[in-house]
Amino acid sequence: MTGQGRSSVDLLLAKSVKELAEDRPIEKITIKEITDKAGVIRPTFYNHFQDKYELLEWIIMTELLEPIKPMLWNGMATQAFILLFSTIEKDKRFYTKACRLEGQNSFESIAKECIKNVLLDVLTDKATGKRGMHPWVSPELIAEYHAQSLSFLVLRWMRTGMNVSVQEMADAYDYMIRHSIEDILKDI
Amino acid sequence: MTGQGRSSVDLLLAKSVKELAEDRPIEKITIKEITDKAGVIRPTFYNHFQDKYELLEWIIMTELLEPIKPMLWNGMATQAFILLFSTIEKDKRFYTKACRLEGQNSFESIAKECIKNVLLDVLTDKATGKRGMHPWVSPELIAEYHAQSLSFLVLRWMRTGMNVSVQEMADAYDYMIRHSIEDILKDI
DNA sequence: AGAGATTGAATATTTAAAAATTCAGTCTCT
DNA sequence: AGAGACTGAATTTTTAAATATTCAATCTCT
Repeated sequence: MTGQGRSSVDLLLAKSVKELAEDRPIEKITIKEITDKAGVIRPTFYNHFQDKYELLEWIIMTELLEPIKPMLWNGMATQAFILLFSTIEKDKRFYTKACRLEGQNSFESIAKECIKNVLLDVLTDKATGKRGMHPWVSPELIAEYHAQSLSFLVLRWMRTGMNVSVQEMADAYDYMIRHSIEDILKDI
Repeated sequence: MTGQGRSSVDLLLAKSVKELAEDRPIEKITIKEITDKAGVIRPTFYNHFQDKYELLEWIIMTELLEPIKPMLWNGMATQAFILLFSTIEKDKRFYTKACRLEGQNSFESIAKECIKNVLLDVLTDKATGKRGMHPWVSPELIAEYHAQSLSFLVLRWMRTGMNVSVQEMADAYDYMIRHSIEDILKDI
């Protein structure tokens, strides 16, 4: 057998769950199936992740968010989101199914949490010492609000089959987060 | 028949559920309790509403949203939201409890749906024939997005005990819906 | 619109089956 | 030899199915 690097198991497990998720709902996928497909036994799974949802979190963090973090930091947010949407589009078959996961550990809540943490990281890192506009507009609120906004648009995109181009998504996102409902009603 | 006082029963039922909700979770309140408190019998409830959740919807629509609809229409969105937040604050005891309702018919999803419908009404009413922007930025998307944003901030306010003033809420809302994460990261 | 009686749909409870998880021990690589 | 990663049997925890119970919804009549 192989005997390669250490994170190769992470990748194998991620690959397995992504392939399995294309066929049936993530709720119904067991750890056993994931490890069987990955060619390891069940307990090995637990050396790497607590449960299915932590694996999902790992995928979102590693494949989608960590690559865009430096871009956000460097003020290239628009390019960051274009890269994010592109990466999702490359895995369209997986994400259009995965987004259906509902309940306590819904795909939406996992994604929202991951986005929030990344934004909070970047914000607090940049804002050491500085204040916030209104007393109630804390970094936490900003991170949660924009995690909410972004995940809303991305999840809507996924749920409707991702039939809109990456550029259109980026334009729509840019438009939505910059216009109040007051602006829009006046523009009409 | 009479054709008269339907709405007085509506108000009685609304008053009952609001009082009951101050003591215990809405999930646990039975129709029987609501009607007992209102001084009518159970079947009467079903002459007015399909279930508890439609009653809640009625409260949100009648007490919170219908009053601000004309203000939105007339381009006074900021004043509309101040009125909305004020009305909620007057019923603080109810809303800080009601917002806990989770699950299929969560308070959040009912509120979101109501807000979406109101915004969609105003938008489509004003925009007959017009529109361009991006192909994907439809009135539905705008209504859903802003229902999402508004309900996020309001629900957060309710869940944290509504310890922030109406004016601060209005300022925070105005700030959030007008600034992209890119703007915020650059401003820091 | 309101009261009583009947029907039907959720809800809770129990039990059985199938996973998930733990843990002591094994293997591999340095 | 020692650290890190993997195995497989035994235990615990979840999940699922079937039954019993409660409550919601409808119908008829006033």
